Amino acid sequence: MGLSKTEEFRQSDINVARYAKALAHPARIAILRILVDRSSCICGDIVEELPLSQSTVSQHLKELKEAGLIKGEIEGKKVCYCIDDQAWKQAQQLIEDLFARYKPCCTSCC
Amino acid sequence: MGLSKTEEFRQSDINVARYAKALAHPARIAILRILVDRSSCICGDIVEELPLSQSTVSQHLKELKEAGLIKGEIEGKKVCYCIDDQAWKQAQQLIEDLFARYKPCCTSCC
DNA sequence: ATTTATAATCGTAATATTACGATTATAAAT
DNA sequence: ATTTATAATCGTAATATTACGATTATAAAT
Repeated sequence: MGLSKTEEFRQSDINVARYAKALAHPARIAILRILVDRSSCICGDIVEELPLSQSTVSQHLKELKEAGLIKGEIEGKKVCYCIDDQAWKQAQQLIEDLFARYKPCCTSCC
Repeated sequence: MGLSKTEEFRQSDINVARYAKALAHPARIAILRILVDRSSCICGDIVEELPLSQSTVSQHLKELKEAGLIKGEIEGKKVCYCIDDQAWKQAQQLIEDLFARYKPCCTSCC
């Protein structure tokens, strides 16, 4: 990837891109939907709902955790995951702001 | 990447992920912001606003075009880009629906 | 103390992404 | 007809992502 060049962009663009990247895989969207619907969920149940191996799911969970969108709590030998309220709202705000900024103008493209 | 496994997920999850992937780089967010603000823009002007080479910008434009979010119109030897109304709204809807489905519950995580 | 269940991590393979310089195709200008 | 400007494409290098089996660490159950 040559060099990442990430530092040369606006901080807010970097943040939007970072959250979007966390959403950039169907498995992660599926995981988030599960957590949104159930409000919390044991890791094992997530694994069972996805057509992926335990290790792969674990990897996706890790990425979501690193993006901040979810958090996990150890409960005995199980781990319970849920949405992280703060980051969720921040991501929502940032992404919705981008989309909302667009006003389709009367004259068509170009 | 082993096998892509994409076909085993919900179509709507695949679509959300596809749009999110298009947004998953600061350069592409910057490009979209430029187009949103100006309603249309010559390719060359976009290149000048980004800290990337012409070929790299062209590549990012191609990805946005492939995701459907933008379209380009040839105008003489220049190319004018703009937001694609339809896809923009679809992406907005899909992503906002995901975020909106979350209702922070009284009891904290897990 | 040993076994079992759970989920993270490691190692690895296949593929995708990012970035750029060089080249190419096209249209406009000379 | 030749030159110039514009933007796409090609080729390539460096790195990231996705996926999985195997292993590991931990806690609970026996």
